Amino acid sequence: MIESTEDQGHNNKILRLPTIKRLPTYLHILKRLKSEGEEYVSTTALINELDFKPILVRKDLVLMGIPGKPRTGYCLDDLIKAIESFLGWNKVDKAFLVGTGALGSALLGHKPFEENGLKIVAGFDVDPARVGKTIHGKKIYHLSELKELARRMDIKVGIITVPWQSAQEVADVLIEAGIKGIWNFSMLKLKTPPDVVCHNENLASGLAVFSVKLQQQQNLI
Amino acid sequence: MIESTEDQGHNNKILRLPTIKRLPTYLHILKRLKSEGEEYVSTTALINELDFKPILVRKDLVLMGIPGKPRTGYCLDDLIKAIESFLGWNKVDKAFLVGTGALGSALLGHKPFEENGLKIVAGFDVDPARVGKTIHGKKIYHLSELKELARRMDIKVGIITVPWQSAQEVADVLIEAGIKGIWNFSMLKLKTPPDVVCHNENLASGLAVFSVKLQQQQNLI
DNA sequence: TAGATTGTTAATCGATTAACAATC
DNA sequence: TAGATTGTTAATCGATTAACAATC
Repeated sequence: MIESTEDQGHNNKILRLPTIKRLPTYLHILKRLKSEGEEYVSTTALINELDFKPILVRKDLVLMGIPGKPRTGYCLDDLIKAIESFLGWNKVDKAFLVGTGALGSALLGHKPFEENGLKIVAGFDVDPARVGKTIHGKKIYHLSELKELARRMDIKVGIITVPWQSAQEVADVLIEAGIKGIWNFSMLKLKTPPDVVCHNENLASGLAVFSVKLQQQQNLI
Repeated sequence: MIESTEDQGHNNKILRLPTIKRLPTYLHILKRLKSEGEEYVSTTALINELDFKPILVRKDLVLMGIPGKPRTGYCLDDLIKAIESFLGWNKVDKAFLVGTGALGSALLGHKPFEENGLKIVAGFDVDPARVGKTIHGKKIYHLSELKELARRMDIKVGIITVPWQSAQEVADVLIEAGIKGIWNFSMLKLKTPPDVVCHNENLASGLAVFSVKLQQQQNLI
């Protein structure tokens, strides 16, 4: 037991990106099965709704740290709880969103975020035509009010949905306001201090893959 | 030269997902540099705006099939054209979008798609409150009109932004209408015939990675 | 010429897949 | 018991990184 694996259940959360990205898909199916009255689920049942290889699913589930029973599979409730806890989706993070254009507005009203531990409590913009309005039930404030509101509401997470030209500027405001995690939907790589986590989302990547697939198909005709 | 590489320029488009996902990021920076008056770009200049390793960028660019000059780098115009052509972003695909909720509305107004060869020409829904309206300048029709319109406008691409419960139903309508490529934003894995390309986008995956990063950071405090 | 950069070939790393023993 | 399923250990595969020769 030298340099042991220090695995205290599922709480060590070794970052394995491919697995983490697949977890929401599993979770979605598990919840569906539960709502259909199932109590146990096997990997073979899971992959019916999926196109992953069974062994891949099993490897992923092992990381959740809950034991499966041969012949029956995993207890649905336990597995759901384990995944939610692994992802931190059992606790709620309150977040501010900056940039209420098409994409920002969508995220303000995107139910799955709220159901999965990310509660966007307010939007921010600099456009006077938007400030003061309400989008999907969320009030829009002027960016200049962000710092004060973040402190008062103890907000630690920010979402950036502004064009790349103003993304760094917005990030600086968020950092200055004490935000510790930024989900960045702009195309700009942000400069952030080491104590601020920054995750870049890239919708264009998805379009790129889709475009190439479309082309390949068209070339076959 | 047995079993030769059959590389006719960049037109073979070997599907290398990680590279394809990085291309839009390169493209974005290249266009910026061009607008700033640059004519040539080296990988070292590119990675200033990025956090990839230089060798990774070089490997990716080699796949674009255009030669770089030692000491100067790549001709910006050539590189931009090569990437756009690789991705098929130099030609326009017209698309229909089904499901005009928060996410669907956002995509209807998402400029970057239109700038990158995916022109959403109309939206569809079954909600009478939405049919007939205009979102971001795009007319919303009833789903029952899709088939007829698709044939008339020769639409071959569909985007699904409905809840998972109705996703398969919508996919069936699209397939029936002769659509050959589906970009699926729902959580359901769609059943499609082999001649229809389907690409699944999963916003929840991004949230999952972000959530885990947030947690890891909070655990450090 | 010296030095920066490209592009190729080899080495490493990490993720997926396969094989199989353990278990109910 | 027989058979399905878990979970571990080893093998394969593919992507990233390193090393280095070629080039301007």
